[in-house]
Amino acid sequence: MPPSHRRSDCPITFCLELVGDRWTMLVIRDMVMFGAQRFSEFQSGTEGIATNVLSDRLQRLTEGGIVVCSADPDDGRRKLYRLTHKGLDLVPILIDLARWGATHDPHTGISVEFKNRVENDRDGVIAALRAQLESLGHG
Amino acid sequence: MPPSHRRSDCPITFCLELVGDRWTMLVIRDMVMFGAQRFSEFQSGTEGIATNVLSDRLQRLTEGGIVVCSADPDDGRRKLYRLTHKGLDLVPILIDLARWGATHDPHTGISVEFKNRVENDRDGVIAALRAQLESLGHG
DNA sequence: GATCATCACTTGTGATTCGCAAGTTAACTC
DNA sequence: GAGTTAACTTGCGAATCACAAGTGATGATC
Repeated sequence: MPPSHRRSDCPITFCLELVGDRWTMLVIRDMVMFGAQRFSEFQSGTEGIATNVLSDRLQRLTEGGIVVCSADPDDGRRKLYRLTHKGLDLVPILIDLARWGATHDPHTGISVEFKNRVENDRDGVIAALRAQLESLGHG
Repeated sequence: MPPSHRRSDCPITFCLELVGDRWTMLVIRDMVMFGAQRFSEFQSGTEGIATNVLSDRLQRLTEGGIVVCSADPDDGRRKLYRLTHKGLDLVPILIDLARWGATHDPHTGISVEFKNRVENDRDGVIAALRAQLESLGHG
């Protein structure tokens, strides 16, 4: 995801300048849906992001205030990446992406249960994910 | 937005493979928010998309069933691009992007009125935009 | 009805970014 | 202290991008 200059003052553009590429939202998905916090956990995701791209995205997300990076107290080699409040506010977008995909992809890998939960109780799903993530990381 | 092969069966990935780049959602924004239907209307948007990229995105959206292209009965040179039902289902995502941007961009260009409407009556805003677009185009 | 303008592209070119593989550095394990 | 693991960084060819210029069909003007 290329240059960081502002293209307009549109709020949609503002958002897309941070997360509007083919990888960034998948990194956030791994955090939100699978609890990923470490470099290697993002790397081993099903889509297989390249390490240089992952490194770039994590740095961008950090600079953009969506993620915070901290040292793992248990292992000095590790870093932990966690969502800020700003990052947690992206969860609704993530849920809507999932909802759209589940609706329009004939071969979706999503479970019927989760799809129904998202359809019937969107706000509840979002709140539950937020609560779960906030219990781990701090904003 | 590069290759069209499937990277996984994740519904989020499925969605991002169609709209997950820095331009596609802006094209859809121009349709939803500003009623754009013609090539030149997308081109003259504030961000200034290149014609080759715009051409590519419109083709992709058409192939993906998000947009339909038809000849303008009033002018044989023109083509009209309109959202399908599948495309209209992206409106919630667009609204959430706008909401996030309006919340987290200190210099957002969005009006306070619209921001409040989106905050307080998200579903109403979505329904109104859908209704307005459905009155023009057919799904 | 010949000329000019408009519309929706297409083509060419150089710069940027991507994907893949390999290397680096610091910190844990044994 | 030798080997392993984690988080990167570097190099490189391929793909994509932005920018500028052209193309061909249609419509408007004189």
